[in-house]
Amino acid sequence: MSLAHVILGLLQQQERTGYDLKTKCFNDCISHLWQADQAQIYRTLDKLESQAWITCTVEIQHDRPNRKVYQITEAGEAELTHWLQTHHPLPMLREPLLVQLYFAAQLPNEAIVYLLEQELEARQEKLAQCEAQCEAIAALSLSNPTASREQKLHRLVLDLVKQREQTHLDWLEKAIRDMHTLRDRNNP
Amino acid sequence: MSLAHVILGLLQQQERTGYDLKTKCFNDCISHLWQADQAQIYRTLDKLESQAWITCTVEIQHDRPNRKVYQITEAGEAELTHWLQTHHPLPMLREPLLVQLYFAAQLPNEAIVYLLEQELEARQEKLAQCEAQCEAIAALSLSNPTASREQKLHRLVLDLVKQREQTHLDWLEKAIRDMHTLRDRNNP
DNA sequence: TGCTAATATATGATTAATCATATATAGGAC
DNA sequence: GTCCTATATATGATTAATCATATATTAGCA
Repeated sequence: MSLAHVILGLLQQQERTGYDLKTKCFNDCISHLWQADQAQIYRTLDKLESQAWITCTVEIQHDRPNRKVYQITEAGEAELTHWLQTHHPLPMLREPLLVQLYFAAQLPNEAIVYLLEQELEARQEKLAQCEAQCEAIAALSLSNPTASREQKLHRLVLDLVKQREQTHLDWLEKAIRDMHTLRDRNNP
Repeated sequence: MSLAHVILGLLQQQERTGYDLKTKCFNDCISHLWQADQAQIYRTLDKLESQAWITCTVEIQHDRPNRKVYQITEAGEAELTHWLQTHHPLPMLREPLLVQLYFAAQLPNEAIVYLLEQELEARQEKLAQCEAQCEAIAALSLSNPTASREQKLHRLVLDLVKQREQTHLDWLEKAIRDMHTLRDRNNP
């Protein structure tokens, strides 16, 4: 149940509402590490509250719908600290593209190249997003030297995200080049 | 529903039983691309059969429990060919370690290094498995030059899997080194 | 006036994946 | 004789994630 712990981490930074989490966090800072659906966020908040790891204060607003502001509890902080120090099994990657390629021998080269190019485009877009994120963090680092420990860790994390994308892109480009030298299905 | 398509791909290679899929494929060749639980395999086979993408022949065995041997149908082959040519959205990676690091500022360096080292160990083991797999495919390539198109694609896929692991390992080693130069939480 | 966008939460339905367990047969080890 | 392993399939339960929709308010625009 890692989403619960992501939310605990975010609530330890500061109190937030479900809406904040969705719009300010999961669409933003943490989005490269963990994506979460709005429905899942609200349901996870309910579960965290029922476990007493967070509490809720309703903030009445007159110009807008009321907000349910969540705060982490001591029990929640203890749980988070424990989780942060626990090793978790490596997650399984399931990439449709790799499966497609694995079974692609029956397709003509042209179709394979097309597939690789579409993937390349999607990955390039993702890397661009990721780099924008990185620069935002780098800018923060410079303007606020006191919080450097946290920011260094954030940069470390984003470094991997970026490198991972770059590895993928390099591989895709090489794969596309390789396809030109691969004898086609119909040309023995 | 990609598992269904992985199974279609495997059944196009040759007819198989659910048990074959689990023990010969998902524990072996395809395991670095897609993992599947035994229960999910059998249920997916039922679903594929009800969609008429595969058919089933019961093979009576006297020394062992009977086997249900599945074959791909023409409709199944058409579906597979279509799926193989369709671009799918990039899968979301959710790596607990990255989340942990993102929120790790409150932990002492020692705890962070321990976390990284445990991850390193797990990744090293995975890379070793992966390299064994690669060598097996390379050996096949040499002994059977006629099937080279398929084998070249398989190598291409395994190349990425290996490079991805290597990127991860390099990053982990660098991260551990970096931790020694990071001012600790309790040492301002 | 009606439409859209932003703010804010909630719930039903479904899919995908995992875990646990049940059943049945045969062969080999001790 | 009993236990374990390999072969083989099936099902119940649960979790995690996604999709679709519902509801309610205010502000701004055409």
